[in-house]
Amino acid sequence: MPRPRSDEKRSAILEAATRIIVMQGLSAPTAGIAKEAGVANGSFFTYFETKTVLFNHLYLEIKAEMASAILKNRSASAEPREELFHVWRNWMNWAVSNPQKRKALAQLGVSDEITPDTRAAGHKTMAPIAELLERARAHGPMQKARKGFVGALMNSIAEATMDFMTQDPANAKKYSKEGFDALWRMLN
Amino acid sequence: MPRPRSDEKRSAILEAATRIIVMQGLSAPTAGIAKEAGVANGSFFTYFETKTVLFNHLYLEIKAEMASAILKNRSASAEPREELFHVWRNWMNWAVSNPQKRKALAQLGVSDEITPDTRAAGHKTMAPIAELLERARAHGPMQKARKGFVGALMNSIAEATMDFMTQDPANAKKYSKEGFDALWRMLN
DNA sequence: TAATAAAGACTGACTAGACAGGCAACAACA
DNA sequence: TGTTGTTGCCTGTCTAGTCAGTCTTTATTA
Repeated sequence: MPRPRSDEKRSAILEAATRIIVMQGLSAPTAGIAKEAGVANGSFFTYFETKTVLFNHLYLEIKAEMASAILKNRSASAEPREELFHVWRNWMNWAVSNPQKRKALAQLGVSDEITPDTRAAGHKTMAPIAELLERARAHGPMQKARKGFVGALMNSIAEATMDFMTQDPANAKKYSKEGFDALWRMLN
Repeated sequence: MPRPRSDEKRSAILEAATRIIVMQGLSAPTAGIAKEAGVANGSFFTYFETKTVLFNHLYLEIKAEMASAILKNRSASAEPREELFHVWRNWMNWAVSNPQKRKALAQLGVSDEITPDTRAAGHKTMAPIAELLERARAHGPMQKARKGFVGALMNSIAEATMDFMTQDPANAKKYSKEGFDALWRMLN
C-alpha cells in the first residue's frame, strides 16, 4: 500500500495558517506557514495547490466549525426567545473560546481571494440559524423586512458583541446579555 | 521664489488611491496609483513618504469627511429621536452618495497598516455622534451599558444597513427606515 | 523687456529584496 | 526495484522606494 497522504499534515497546515494569519495577516509568506506546520516549504503545495486555495479551504472550515458549534444541543421544543438565546450563547462561547479562529475568519472574510462560490458555501452553513431567526421575528415589527437584512443585522450585533467580549473578558457575560437583550428588543 | 508644491496633485493621489483600492485592494502597486493620478512613479514619494503614510492619511481624510457629512445641518433643539434620526439620515445619504469612499474606508479599517494613533484620531472625529447617542439612550434599557459598546452596536447596525442600501438601491429608503427603527427599538 | 541664474518640484529608470510556485533529487515503503 | 510522498533549493516575477538629473517657474540684473 502507498503511504497515505497525511491528513494530519493537512490539518497541521490549516491550523498553522490560522495562527500565522492572526499574527502576520494574509500577506504572510507560505514559507512561514509551512514552517509553523512543521512541513517543508515545497510540501505546502502538495497539500494546497496555491495559497488562495488554502485560504478558501480555511475560510470554509472555520465557518463550518463555527456554525456547528452554534447549533449544538438545540432543544427543538423551546420558545423562540429561549431557542434564539441558546444559539446566541453557543455563538458567544465559541467566540470567546476561539479568538484566533474568529480573527482569522474576519481577515479572510474581507479578502478578495475568497471566491463567491466559497462565500456562498459558507453562507449555506449558517442557513439553519437564519431559519431560526425567521421564527423569532415572525410576530415582531420586522416581519416584513427582507430576510437577509434581518440576518445581517443580527450578525452585525453579534460581531460587535463578540468584539467587546474578547477585548474585555472580565465583563464578557455582561456584554453577552446586553447584546442579546438589544437584539431581542430590535426583533420585538 | 520656489514653485509651491501642488496640493492639487496631493489630492489627485488621494482620490486616485480611493479608486484603485476599490478596484484592486490595498495590495495595489503604488505605480498604479501614481499613474491613475497622472503623476510620475517616483513623484508618489514626494507627496507621501511611504505607501503606509498614504493609507493613514486617506483613512483619516475619508473618516473626517464622513463625520462632517453626518453632522451637517443639525438643529440643536430637537428631540433625541429626531436628532438621532437626522444624523442617521445624513449618514445613510453619505454612504449612498459615496460608495467608493465607504468601500475604501472599510478596506483601510481592517488593514494593520493603519496605526493606533490614526485610529484614535479617526475615532475622535466621531465623538460628537457618540455624545448624541448618549442622550438618545439616557432613559432606555441601555443606560447602564458601557458607552463604547452602545456606540459599537449603533455603528454595526448602520454598517449593515448601508451595505444593503448600496447593494439594493431600489429599496434604499426602506432599509434606512427599518434600520433606524431597529436601532431605536434597541435603545428604547 | 530680455537674458541669466537659482531653486526646488518633478521625473522615470533602476535596485534590492521578497515571495509564490516549480522541480530535480531523495527517502520510505511495497 | 518501482512507486509515491516529501524536501528545500532555485527562479521568474513583482514592487516599494531611490536618486541623479530635467524642467518649470520666479528672482535678478541690465
